[in-house]
Amino acid sequence: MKKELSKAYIPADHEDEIYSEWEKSGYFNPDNLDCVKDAEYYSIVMPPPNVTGILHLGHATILALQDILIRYNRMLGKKTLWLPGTDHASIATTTKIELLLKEESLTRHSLGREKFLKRLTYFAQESHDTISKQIKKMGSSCDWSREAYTLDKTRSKTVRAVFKLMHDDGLIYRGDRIINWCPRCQSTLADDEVNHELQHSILYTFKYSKDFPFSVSTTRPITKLGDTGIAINLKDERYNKHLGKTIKTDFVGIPLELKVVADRSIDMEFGSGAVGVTPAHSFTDWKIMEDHGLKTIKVINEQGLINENFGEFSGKTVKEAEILVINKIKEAGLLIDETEIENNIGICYRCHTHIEPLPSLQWFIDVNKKIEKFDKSIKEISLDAVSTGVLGKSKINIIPTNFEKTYFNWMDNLRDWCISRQIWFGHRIPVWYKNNPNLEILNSKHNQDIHVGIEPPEGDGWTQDKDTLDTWFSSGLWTFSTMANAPEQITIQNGKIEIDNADFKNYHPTNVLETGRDILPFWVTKMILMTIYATEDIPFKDVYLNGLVLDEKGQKMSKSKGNAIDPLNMIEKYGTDATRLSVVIGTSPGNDVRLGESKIANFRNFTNKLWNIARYILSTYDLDAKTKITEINKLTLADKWILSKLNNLIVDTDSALDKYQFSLAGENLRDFCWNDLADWYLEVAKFEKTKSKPIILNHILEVILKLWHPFMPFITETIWKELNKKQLLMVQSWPKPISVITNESSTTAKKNFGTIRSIITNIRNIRSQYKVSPTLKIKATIYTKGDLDFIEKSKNIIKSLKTGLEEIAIQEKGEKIKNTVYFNVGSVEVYLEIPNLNLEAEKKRLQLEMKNKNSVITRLQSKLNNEDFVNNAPHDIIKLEREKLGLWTNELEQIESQYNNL
RNA sequence: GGAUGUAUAGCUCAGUUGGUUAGAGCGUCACGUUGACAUCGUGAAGGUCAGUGGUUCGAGUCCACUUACGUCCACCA
Repeated sequence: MKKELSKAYIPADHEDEIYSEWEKSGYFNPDNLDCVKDAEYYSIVMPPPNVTGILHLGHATILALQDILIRYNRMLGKKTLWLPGTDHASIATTTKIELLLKEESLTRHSLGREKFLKRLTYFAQESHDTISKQIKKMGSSCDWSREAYTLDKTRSKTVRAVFKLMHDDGLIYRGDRIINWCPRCQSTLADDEVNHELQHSILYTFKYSKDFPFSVSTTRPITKLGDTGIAINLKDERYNKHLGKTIKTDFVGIPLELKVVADRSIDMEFGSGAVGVTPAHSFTDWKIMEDHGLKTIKVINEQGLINENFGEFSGKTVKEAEILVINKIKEAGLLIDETEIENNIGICYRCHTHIEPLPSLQWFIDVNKKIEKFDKSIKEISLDAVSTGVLGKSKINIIPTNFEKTYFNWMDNLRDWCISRQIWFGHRIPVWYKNNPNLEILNSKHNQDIHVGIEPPEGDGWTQDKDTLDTWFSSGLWTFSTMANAPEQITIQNGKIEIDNADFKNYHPTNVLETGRDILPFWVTKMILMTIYATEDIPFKDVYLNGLVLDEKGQKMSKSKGNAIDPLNMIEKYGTDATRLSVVIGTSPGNDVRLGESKIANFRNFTNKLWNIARYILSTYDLDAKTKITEINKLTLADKWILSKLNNLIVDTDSALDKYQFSLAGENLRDFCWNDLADWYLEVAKFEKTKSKPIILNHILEVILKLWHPFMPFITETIWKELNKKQLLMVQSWPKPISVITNESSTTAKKNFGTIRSIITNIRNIRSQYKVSPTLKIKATIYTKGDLDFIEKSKNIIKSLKTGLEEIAIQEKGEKIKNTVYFNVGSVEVYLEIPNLNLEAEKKRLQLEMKNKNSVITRLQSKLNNEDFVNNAPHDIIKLEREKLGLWTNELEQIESQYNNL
């Protein structure tokens, strides 16, 4: 039955309906898939978007690429799981809710921990529904029945278990370390939560006391009260005689003991060339302190006030004390120089307060400590995992491979990881204290009983640590924590995390992690580190990193700049399929993409083209789905040509997708559909009406729908329904090349039809070049030495396809025809008789051709005359070049004789 | 300062392990189009592959240096 489809494809009419059909079918859940018994498992765990997030083009890219992999592997017949989830993102979410509270003139402190968390949880739940709806809008075929949340009960248990495991192994320690402290937020900040801002400051150069042998320079004189050393460059002859000495002095009334040390980081040219080392309030100085065994004196406290024991400075704010110190320096006549300089200063990314580097009692993960069971540190294990493979597992591949360098660089420089945050929302640190008189500020190590455990300790008087864990701690466990579906399944056994269920055995390690290249350092490294440690297995076999989506000018998209493209808006306007294609085609791994709305509109045109291909086929042919293509006994040249092209297309798509070459796969598919199928085969079929066309076209249509499905799930499923199929396209088996034509006949078919195509193209070309009126009929004479047969058979096609030929004469090689336009395709020579031909124009055209061919021939000849080439190049290459030369020379001769004949 | 990436047509980018005359999409221009196509078709113009040097019979592809732009990290006493 022939069938009429609507004139254009309107995505909004189909997408929601199709998605709910998929959901109802249950096939997103691999347990419901009808796979063979020993089918392979394939799994991806979705990088969890922030629970309060809104879908942006970065998500859209990540989701589209993963969905392609998932749908492809599902159609290949694998047990395919895509596990979705969301991240609680403690800091981002806290910031959001604080903004909301601000509108009501509330703060988290005025609200109190309990009420604050209650509001936040409610808010997170509401937002969660928004982001998951948006994930569905993208057509993501993930298994919602297994959805996870980084802060739900099961994930929390995993977090506590891993914390305990690491603590027992001595990897987690509590210590005084220098950290970024925001005095306003009253919290530590991770390094990546600190922004740097350029500002003008005054660089003071002065001596600690009159007779002091060095002068030092600083922009923050107040911190000098905590100096415990002087650092110089080893090569600095002015100072190196003092090396190793400890100098006692009195600085504005405060006694200091300063040890002179040499450090590579000191620039002799900057300031006086000597640096007062303040370990407590500078990261570089902290490192110098560690390297040279200096003391630490803390000047500024967590409230931003000067500590006790600093005489008149104590209790003052940093600003007040700063002024006081400067005045004192000036009064005492110690100041040598004041200059204005520009320097970078750390700013809290949330509230813009200057951060204070402070030593503070925090929880850390020791990345260099040797773990007994591995006899290596987690840092070493993580390096091995990507370089050589670890614990007998194959190595993790990062795609593109050059990002492995970034990974190694990052890992090499990994410092102990501060995992505690003074934020309320998140996984509370599973540590309980007893007999602590000062629980508000947990800064005292004295008189504490400590319990570290998955569950709280029994008995009274225990109080849990007030801090929460860095969000990345729980995201680092994501690939395996998501495999559990109840807290009871998670246990510690033989020093590692065990999850007692089938999913963990079947789907972990996952096959690939697909995510944005920007979070390689933060997230990917931590997943590798944590997972190998906790489960003694890798989290994933491959990592595919996609680039960032930039605007048309190459700038980052952001709401504040107003250059952000909202994918939901695009989906509404152009459809999900077009939006997906626009972030997949024209992108390559790790490289950023520039994307404008016009690109999406362009892919909308293609979806419409595909729709019209289907519409045309369905309305013109009474498709035959019952007869197998292998049962056809007579195929025309064009049939063989398109079928062999289709075979290649399947093979190429497979190989591209297996290598994560999404863009290449998409481009090949588009080329086939648009150029080969629509522009050629369907056009030929208009004139070449054979009985087998309904079978062949049905076959081609089914195959391209299957091949396109991972890329454009909605439109392909919609068309599939129009084919009156009972089963969903999403669970059809992936197409394989057909053996209906042998390799030999397919190559000749492709070559011969290619010749026909070339002849037609040339004729059209010449008509347009000489501005031959479309109504004017012209005559062609075709000479060919060898096989006349295929041209004879394709005569009607040549005539019909917009060539405007009246007559075609085909004969074996004869004499030149005067006053004609000549061209050749391989050994086939074609003469066109065009009435009122402009001979001068034709002469010019032939001259140009001769010039082109001549230059190529000259180059080939000089190459073949080169002795080095002849002696050293591989034989087949030389042979190829000789053949080429012969061919070109031959063609040149023919053009020359035609030129003379004019 | 450390690391890393990019440079190919007017624009956005492909270009697999070195090997036919370096490709695609968009844009531009010309011609055509009343029946599958919010158009579509046919074609044209447009490239010292950033520069210099090297390896090789052969380099867009490998190596070194130079230039320009970018990203990440660290940091500016």
